Amino acid sequence: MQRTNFGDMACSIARTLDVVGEPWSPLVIRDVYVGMNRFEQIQQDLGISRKVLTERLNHLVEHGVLERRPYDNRPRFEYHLTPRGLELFDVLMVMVGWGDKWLAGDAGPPVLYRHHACGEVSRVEPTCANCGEPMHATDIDVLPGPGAAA
Amino acid sequence: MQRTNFGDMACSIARTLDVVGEPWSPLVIRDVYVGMNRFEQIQQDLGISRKVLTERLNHLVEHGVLERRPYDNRPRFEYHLTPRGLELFDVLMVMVGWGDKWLAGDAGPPVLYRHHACGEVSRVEPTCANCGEPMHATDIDVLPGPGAAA
DNA sequence: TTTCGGAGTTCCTTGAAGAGACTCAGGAAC
DNA sequence: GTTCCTGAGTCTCTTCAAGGAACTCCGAAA
Repeated sequence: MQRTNFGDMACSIARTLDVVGEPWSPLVIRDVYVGMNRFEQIQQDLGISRKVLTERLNHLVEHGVLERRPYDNRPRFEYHLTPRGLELFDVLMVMVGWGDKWLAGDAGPPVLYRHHACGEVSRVEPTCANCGEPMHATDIDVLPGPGAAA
Repeated sequence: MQRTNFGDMACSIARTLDVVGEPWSPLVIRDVYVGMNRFEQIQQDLGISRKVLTERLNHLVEHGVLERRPYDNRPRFEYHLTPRGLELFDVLMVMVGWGDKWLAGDAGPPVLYRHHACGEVSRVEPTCANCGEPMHATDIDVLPGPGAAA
């Protein structure tokens, strides 16, 4: 974990990084998304230190990204994405698009997304919520918002 | 920096994290995007250690996200986003959408995006590149792709 | 010839990540 | 009833990255 507290910055990127910017956190979310809901599963899949996994899971639960559900009379728990966590996975889907395009190499993408609405394997295109046209980094101006720092 | 090498995993999230997953990297990209192109500017804006900033800038240049341009006869350099880096900012734009929604609080979003095409302040909606309908985490199935691990 | 300012580099301290052993609770086996 | 097993953590120790601050280097201006 970085020592600097990103959560206090007047920047939604920094604040989001405060929640999922620590090493392993996005991969934990990925694992939970694809159905690896238990401590042992995630630990073995990622090869992450048990101590760090405990810290990450607690942090993500505290920030409302994951929820902890008992699944047995014994003290056993599963982790599941909350609505907030599922929306965070949208960020990871765009990240996958970038990685697929620039880092996949000759082998091609490791995973594919099939879109329910059209049934086709596809990828995410960022569009404008207002007009529906593509909305990339080169298509916008950045303005100060109401929550801007003094 | 995490000791574990994410770049070797068969996962576009992990590979992307290998490029921009280290602490500060996304904020460096944000600063460069909004026109803070010089070492001193970024260092003062973020309050980042000079040593770490040097490491991050070198890493991002190595991975083709930033390019280094001389701007004087003296050994002075500016950093600019490459096309690859600009596409990476798309990921940050989606991240901003999540942070604005879940972490901005009463003050509202710190920055706003005005879309060139429609002229309105807006936000990113992830859609399917094939059919144009919304494409969120709940709208897809995940399938193994050609580059999946053995 | 000295001064200045941008862009790093070096060094030391602190603290997070990695690895692996240990604990704890409840159920199953004997 | 005692022992074993298993999932889910905790503890401890070592190593290496982040923070902070001083130092260097280089060309230009005074």
